[in-house]
Amino acid sequence: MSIYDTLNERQKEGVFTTQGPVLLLAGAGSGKTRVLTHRIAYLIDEEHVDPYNILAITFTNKAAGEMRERVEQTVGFGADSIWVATFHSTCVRILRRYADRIGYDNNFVIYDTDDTKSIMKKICKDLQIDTKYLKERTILSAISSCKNENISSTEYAQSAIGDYTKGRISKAYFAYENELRKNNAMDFDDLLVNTVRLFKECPDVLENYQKRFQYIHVDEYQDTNSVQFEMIRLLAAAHHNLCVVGDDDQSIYKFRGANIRNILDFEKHYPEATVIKLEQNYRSTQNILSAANAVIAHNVGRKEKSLWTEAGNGSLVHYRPYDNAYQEAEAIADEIARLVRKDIAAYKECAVLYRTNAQSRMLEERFVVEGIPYKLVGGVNFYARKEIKDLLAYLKTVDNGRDDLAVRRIINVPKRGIGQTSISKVQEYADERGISFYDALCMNEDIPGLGAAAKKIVPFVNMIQVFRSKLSFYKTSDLLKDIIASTNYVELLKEDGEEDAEERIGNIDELISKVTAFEETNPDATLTSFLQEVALVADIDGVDADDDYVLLMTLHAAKGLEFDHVYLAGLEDGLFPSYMSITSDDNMDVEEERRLMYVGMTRARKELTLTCARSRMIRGETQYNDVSRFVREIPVNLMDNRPLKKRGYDDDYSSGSVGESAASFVDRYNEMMKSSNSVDTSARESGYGRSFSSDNSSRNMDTVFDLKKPTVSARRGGDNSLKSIYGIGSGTGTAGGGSALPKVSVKTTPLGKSFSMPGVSKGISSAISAPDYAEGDRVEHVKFGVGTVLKIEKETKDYKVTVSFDGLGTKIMYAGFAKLKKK
DNA sequence: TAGTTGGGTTTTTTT
DNA sequence: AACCCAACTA
Repeated sequence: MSIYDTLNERQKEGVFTTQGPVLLLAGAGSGKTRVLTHRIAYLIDEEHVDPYNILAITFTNKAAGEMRERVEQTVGFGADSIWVATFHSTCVRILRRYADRIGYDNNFVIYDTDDTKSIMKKICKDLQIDTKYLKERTILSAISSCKNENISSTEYAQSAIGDYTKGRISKAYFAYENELRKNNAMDFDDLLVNTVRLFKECPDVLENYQKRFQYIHVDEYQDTNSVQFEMIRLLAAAHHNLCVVGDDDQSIYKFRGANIRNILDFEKHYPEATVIKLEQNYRSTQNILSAANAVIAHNVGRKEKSLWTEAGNGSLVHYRPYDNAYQEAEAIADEIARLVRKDIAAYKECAVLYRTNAQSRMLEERFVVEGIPYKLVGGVNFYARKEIKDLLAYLKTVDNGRDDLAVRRIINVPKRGIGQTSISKVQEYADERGISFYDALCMNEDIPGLGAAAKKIVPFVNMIQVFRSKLSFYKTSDLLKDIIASTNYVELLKEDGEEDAEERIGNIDELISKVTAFEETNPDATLTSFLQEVALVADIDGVDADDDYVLLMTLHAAKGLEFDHVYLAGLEDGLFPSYMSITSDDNMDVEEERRLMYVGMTRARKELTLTCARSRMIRGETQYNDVSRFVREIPVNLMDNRPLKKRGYDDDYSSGSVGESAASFVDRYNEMMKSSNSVDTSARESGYGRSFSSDNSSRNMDTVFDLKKPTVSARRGGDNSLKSIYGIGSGTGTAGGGSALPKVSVKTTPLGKSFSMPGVSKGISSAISAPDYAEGDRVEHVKFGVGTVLKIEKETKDYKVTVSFDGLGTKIMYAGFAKLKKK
């Protein structure tokens, strides 16, 4: 009996096909990690491949660690000489050795998103780019796209001729590259680009690695970008022993440059490739799989596959609509508390997944209130927090004064009375002489116009020098503690009396622990190696499977994980799929969101619960959204509760259903208020609650008007007292008076209606108005272009407009929805 | 120079 | 709502 007997036939094929290119199309939960680890074990144990000749690239450090651990369990020894790492850390390792061959110093620094943003901010200032018109982020993402497609600043400049905006971006691109060069720095994209460049410019280096990496494995291949593709192509060119594993249905990183064509066209790139499909799922129940299959089937151009399982049908997918985000959070928290109380599940078997990080707040609040242990994955990356970045900047400055960004960050932290004016003078001086900011600081006496500020710089420079002199006998943890003590960092934090001081101090303690832990696992740890390690950690990397808490994270962060009980929260059109994807001209954008939905659903082993909220506060405004189209794509027989009716405004809403359209809600609400003599809250509460209550939703939807349950965010905010929420006693009048009647304001979006509640948000206006165009007018549509209005018909909820679009034919649409512009 | 305040902005996801 | 920035004040 060998370890390979437990594999199914397809999996075995993946393990035993060791020669040549292999594409392993591995559906969610089909045991791809098992195949990879067994394959590596097979190579070592049966084919006697030297572990040193094996490369395995994963997506996160966590995945790399797990892979290593599992390989170690499977093969007796030698596992530690296998190269298991992420793309980025692989590149760092290579560049640390050879960066000098392409004009960098081998101890280059890595700039994170924050760093690049402040660089860009400075560049925009220098180039007098109006950041109102062209945002730093826009420029940076343009540059990032270029790098991901291997377009140099010079090449970009060519394509920018005659285009003003592109011209500005091009200028910024040059300046940005210059600045990074000057600081001996690389951004995340550079790590990949420069590795490819190194391989192309230095054939001896490439050959070296080609010889070393005889067997290459790439996990999550669907999320590789063009540069990564190129890097792998180069490495595998000599022997073609390339095994890529992925699932085109789980490609969710387009925004980061991932190119789904890499996996879809693998057989074109490698015509001799063996393609193996893993479709048997070992994770979820059949109902969950069928639901997920049904959703993903709405995408076009995918590699046809359908997951199946030998496990039973299991429970139906639970669909739970709520009236607002507060109730949604409360219900999820309650349910998890119940599961644990009844011993049905442990906390760590539950996870709540959502589209945007902002959604975590309300969930967190409820979890705190109910005393449920939870762990938030993501949000602000630990290493991106201010206090951590400050301390790391000190470490970097001590390590290597060439990182101007780090030095500038801490020159006045804590306050030393060195202001913007002095900093600019020092910078000017440094720029003139082509020296680093830190070196300029050291020459403070020679800098013209500094005056009294020079005296303030001296203690800072001295402190850094003292730290450096201690390096010979200090461990990094000693240095860190010394920095904290010498700068009085913690005391000053406390004195500031900021609300989150305690949390920040906790983070500092955690940083000390992390340094100490690093020193324990790496006996030859240095300050430099610690800083390198830290630059590439992802949030998910910190999750430890042994601790018992509920995990809260974005759908993106959940990829590769699985839980018995999964809650997908915020399933509303406009939130998920996102507004941006819905309004995009490119259908592929919604498809990417659908893949994200598929990823989320297939995280669940036993129970999958889909929740949505009818109203939700987004960026300070209460929005009302329809149920996500993805929920509607699930066959109703697979759910224990169905979203009512179809989306749109011609619904039969008389049932007062949860699935009622937003427009009908507005009408009915205003109708109700008209017939009501007073705006007394109980009347509102009952009116709303009753008309909306639905027999099949587990909770009533009355919170907007429920005095006992104000929304959490409302409680936190500035003037969101209960009084102002309900408009009581604030001068607007509490009784009678038609003019004081609250009305619901409607904002028409391409999505449908989003409207705000008086008191909850601002805005008072009337419901839907007639379109500003008439029959025969020429109008323009965002997507369909220009056309002629053939007919306008008034309907109960909206105006139905028939338009003949030039070259596209006739379309019937609703005025509120279509947002037609008169030409 | 430092702290405060008011105004404007916010693409959703991240190595 | 939360964040960032410019302008203003001490």
